[in-house]
Amino acid sequence: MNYKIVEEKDKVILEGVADFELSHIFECGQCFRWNREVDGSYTLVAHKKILNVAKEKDQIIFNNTNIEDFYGIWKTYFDLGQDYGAIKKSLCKNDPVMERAIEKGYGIRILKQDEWETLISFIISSNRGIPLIKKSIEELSEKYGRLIGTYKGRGHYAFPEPEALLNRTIEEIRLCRTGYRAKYILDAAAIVGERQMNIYNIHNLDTDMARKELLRISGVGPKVADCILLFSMGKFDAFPIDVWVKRVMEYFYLQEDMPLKVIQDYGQKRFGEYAGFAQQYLFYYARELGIGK
DNA sequence: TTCCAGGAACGAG
DNA sequence: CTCGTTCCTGGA
Repeated sequence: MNYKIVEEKDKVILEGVADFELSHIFECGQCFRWNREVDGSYTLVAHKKILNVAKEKDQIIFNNTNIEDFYGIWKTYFDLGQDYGAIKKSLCKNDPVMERAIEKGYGIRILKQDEWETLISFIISSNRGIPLIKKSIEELSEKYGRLIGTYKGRGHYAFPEPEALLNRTIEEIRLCRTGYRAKYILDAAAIVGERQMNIYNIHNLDTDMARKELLRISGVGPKVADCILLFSMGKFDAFPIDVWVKRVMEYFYLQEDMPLKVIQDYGQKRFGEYAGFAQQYLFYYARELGIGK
């Protein structure tokens, strides 16, 4: 919360930011448009901009940007107004499992991503692992997104606008290795692109109403809806349950073979308004431990 | 060659 | 409502 901002040419440096670790932020399953560079920094494309982020000691260095974009985009994107210390303290109360989970993923932050991009990304994510999801999104962007610039010798493309996908065929979309999800992508592009639904207004609804609205879209089920709510709409009480979260919840809090609904109700009740943060720490912890492998 | 991981749709009960 | 099956891709 209390950090110092230093402006330099093409970069913004933050000093003294707590609870911020790049590998935790990008490798906890919330975001797919990043690449880890050989120097350990991360280059990402978000909100039509290319950003490189590095961490050195207690400095976070935003490269290829400026102070206007820091205030206009990245401060919100990285959830820098949120007091993660307070959230952690609340989640750890009477919960040794969460304490250990947070020890592993102490630097996680929930990114505020674009709603449309998050919708399509998580439709693509269903029934697949992270490397494949990244590849499909990258190919969709290269084919149908605008070239926004080059960085470190590589061209980077914005995520395609709904209108850019609107008149494509299922076969074209399938070339981006989306499989049977191609139809869902086109349906979603029609719903959003033709303004049958204003996805940028959904965050004004309460979490349950917003979820109901998202579930109208074909290819969006409970898990994908909760990912969109949490990773693009600031609904921090959403609790997306994928296989990893299912396993870690059953292992530490419940027992094997629990129906999803039971885990959902338990998580919502136990973690309350911070369920989304709990989900992120648990997801990261489950993968670190390799539970169920 | 076969097997497996991973969410939602869909039909049956 | 819950349950079981099917849909794809790529890596082991």
